[in-house]
Amino acid sequence: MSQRELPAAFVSADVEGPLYDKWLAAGYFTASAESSKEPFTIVIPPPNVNGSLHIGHALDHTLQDILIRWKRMKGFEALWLPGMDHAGIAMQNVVEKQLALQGLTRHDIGREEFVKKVWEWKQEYGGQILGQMKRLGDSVDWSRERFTMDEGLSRAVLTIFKRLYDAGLIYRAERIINWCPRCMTAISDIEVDHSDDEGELISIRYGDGDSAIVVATTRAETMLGDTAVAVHPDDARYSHLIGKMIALPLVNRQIPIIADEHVDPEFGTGAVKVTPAHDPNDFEIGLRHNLENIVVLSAQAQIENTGTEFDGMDRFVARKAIVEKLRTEGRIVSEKRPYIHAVGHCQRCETTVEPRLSKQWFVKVAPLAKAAGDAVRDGRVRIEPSSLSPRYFEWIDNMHDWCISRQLWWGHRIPVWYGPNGEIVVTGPGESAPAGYIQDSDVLDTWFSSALWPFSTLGWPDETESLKKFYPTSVLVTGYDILFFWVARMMLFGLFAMDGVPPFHVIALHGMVRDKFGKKMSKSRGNGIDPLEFMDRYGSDAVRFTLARGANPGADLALAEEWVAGARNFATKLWNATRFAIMNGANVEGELPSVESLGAIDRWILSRLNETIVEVDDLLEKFEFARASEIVYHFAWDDLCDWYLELSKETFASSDSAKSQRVLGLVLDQLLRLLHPTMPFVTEELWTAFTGGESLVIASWPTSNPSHQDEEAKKIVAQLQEVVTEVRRFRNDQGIKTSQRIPGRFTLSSEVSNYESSLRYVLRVDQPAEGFSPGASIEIGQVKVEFDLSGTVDVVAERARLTKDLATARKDHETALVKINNENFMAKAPEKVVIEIRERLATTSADIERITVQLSQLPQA
RNA sequence: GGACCGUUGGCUCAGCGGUAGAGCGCUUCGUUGACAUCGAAGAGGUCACUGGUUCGAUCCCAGUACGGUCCA
Repeated sequence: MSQRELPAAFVSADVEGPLYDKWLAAGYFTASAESSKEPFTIVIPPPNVNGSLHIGHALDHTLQDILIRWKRMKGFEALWLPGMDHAGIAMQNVVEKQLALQGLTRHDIGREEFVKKVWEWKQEYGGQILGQMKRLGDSVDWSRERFTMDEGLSRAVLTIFKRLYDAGLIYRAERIINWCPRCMTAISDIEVDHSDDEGELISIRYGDGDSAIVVATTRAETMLGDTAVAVHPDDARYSHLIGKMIALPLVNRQIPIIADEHVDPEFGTGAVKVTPAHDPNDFEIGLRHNLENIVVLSAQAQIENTGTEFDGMDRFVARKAIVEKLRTEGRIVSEKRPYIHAVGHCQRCETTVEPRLSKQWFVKVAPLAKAAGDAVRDGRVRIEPSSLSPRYFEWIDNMHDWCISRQLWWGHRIPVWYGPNGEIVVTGPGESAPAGYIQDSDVLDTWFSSALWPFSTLGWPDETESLKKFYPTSVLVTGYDILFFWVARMMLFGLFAMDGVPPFHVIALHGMVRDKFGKKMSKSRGNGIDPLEFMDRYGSDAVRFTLARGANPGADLALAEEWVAGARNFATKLWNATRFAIMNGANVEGELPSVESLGAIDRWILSRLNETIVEVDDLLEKFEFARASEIVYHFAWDDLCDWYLELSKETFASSDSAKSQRVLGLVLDQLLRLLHPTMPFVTEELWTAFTGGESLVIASWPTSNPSHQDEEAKKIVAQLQEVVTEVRRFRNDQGIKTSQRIPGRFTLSSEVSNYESSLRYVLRVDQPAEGFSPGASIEIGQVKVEFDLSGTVDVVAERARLTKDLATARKDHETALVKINNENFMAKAPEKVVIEIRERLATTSADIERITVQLSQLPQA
């Protein structure tokens, strides 16, 4: 093992790429199912095949990589499994847009050709994000990379579909679903984003004379499909009308007035129009009252089949036209515009979603959701932070059946075949339908296949060694925004497919990355942050450290460029500290000298190192990335660089430096290990140069050493720090430059008497020469430092300094005194606290006395 | 309407029952013996409000106000 010289400056761009290549070539990231080590598994939330690395991925990946690298160093067989999602609608939209440039639609080229084009697109442009993950340093096992549409995962899809179907948990039914008229497909409830939009609320009079009834609607065009008017059964205003028929305007259809509990008598007139084919609530009413379902909107959301002049009109055009016509007929009672109400939009294209009666495939979720809820309730799966679990329960316990069919071409085709007489055959892997059967033309929701991700990627349905070794996964790390989309669905399918074994032990949720003011990033605000740009400018380590440092469990984090620059500065600090260590002979050769043989400064840094190791380990175990990062940062910059190195410089320059050189060697070695999961590149570069070791990736994680814990050393160094700070303050107040050497006399307490030369070195205070005549002094507890400023003491500054100290001491003394005089406090407070307050009282009164004397001795200005 | 979270220095956030912390920003000084991508010294918070519990509350409890997120 030998040390290597380091260049004067750290240039991240020069080292990152080569280091990652080195790690890949060495195969460090490859996990083996044959290993005897305990497994630690994370499956990556598969990014969309057409996606590129955004700041949210950077956060998500950084946290996962920290855990994986940490556990790998701790001796686990760490598997981080990468891959991508085929991204159904999103991907199909990309290729459709491409076709549109040539003036084509997918229908022009046909299904087979279209799907071929999507695959071609994937080959050529897909997977951009994979290279970006390498830049970030993701230590994923590339040999296991998977794609939701690859052969193995497709087999998993067929297998689970058939099993669910055979178990009666997949069914086909005519229901109201969310229909996107632009994507021309059904979408599930959670693929609909609701926003409060400006619309109109139109009150329309149905019928005439005594039997007239007024209903209100925001979607006037749907009235063409009304098949009833409903009122609450207890509503006295309408009791005489229940059971009567009334004429539906414009189409002149006779519809019944019915009574249904569902109607809210407080809302509007208390009477509602019922359109079972175009509203989920109305559909339910229709079922209860055997109403006819009249579909009046086409797949493109145009009016159809009404036999009116509105047929063929777009829904929004028709809305206006119908209101206009009703107005001319004198049927409009009132119009409210704008009327703000919740409107659903397609998550992928923002088109207003149309509730539409349609025949689709569904997963019957009740039994699956019960199991998924129970797994968390009984503690087999833990949600971190636990404060987010109510959100999970609320959703999973009230989950509606999941519409899984999509009228798309890109995706897993539904393995259902229809016979000539309406027979239905579901085919599993390798099975085929009887001749003449026709396959369902729809594909499955993209989340259907990603729900299988934790086990399909490990070889399921085969009982592979990998599946046995790495399932269930250890922890799932993801943003709370996809708790429902993905996490809950993995729970549903994982428990079902794996005989009740949940897909992960822990769900560790993080928040969203926001801008420096905590505002949501959005295109319209123009406040988006590109992680790749920041990596270019400040290095991957800096981006990673900034994200980790902000990552409090389940909470959003703000990000600013200046903070990334600060993290880059931290990397530079480590770089320079390591250069200093090498220059000063720090090393990792041989045994550490016995603790008893070491001075207090060395013992102190070992003690602090030990505390840091314990705390970091504990915090990472709790997914407290922010606090763990904070702890190491503080240890590295403040304790090691600002204090240990400064207080030790004198020792390193002396002939008695060997023991401290070894201590610094150990501390730096361990510190770089602690930081490696978060800042893999710079630590690797430094550690290999410093220790001559092969790689930090496979180095062992530091373990705590209780014998290094040293309260005495901590007290001594605390005293040294206080002396240094007070003298610096004095020098500052007196306008004495840091670089200027001044003579001074130290009168030290017994604890710190051995460290006078260190103090002199740090403070640039020379031994008093002949004729030393102290004109100013500072007292810190038992320690006194005197200076001969040859009568040039700035009395005004000195008086200000002492006056301030006196005020502080008096205030502290006062608060302590109040407690001591409080009988209840003395009687009930714990012994430890009482002692502490007594001590404070004593020190503050000594301070007050001392400062008062000093002030009185100051010459009059 | 339901659920949850937040309200701490200029900004973003930790802390959480015994004298308020960090990063960034700000002020002053400094080309020092690894580091100006730096160092030193500072300024700056009645911890949203009102009650309660307690010897003691930023921290626990209740309520209020304001902000945010998710679901309907």
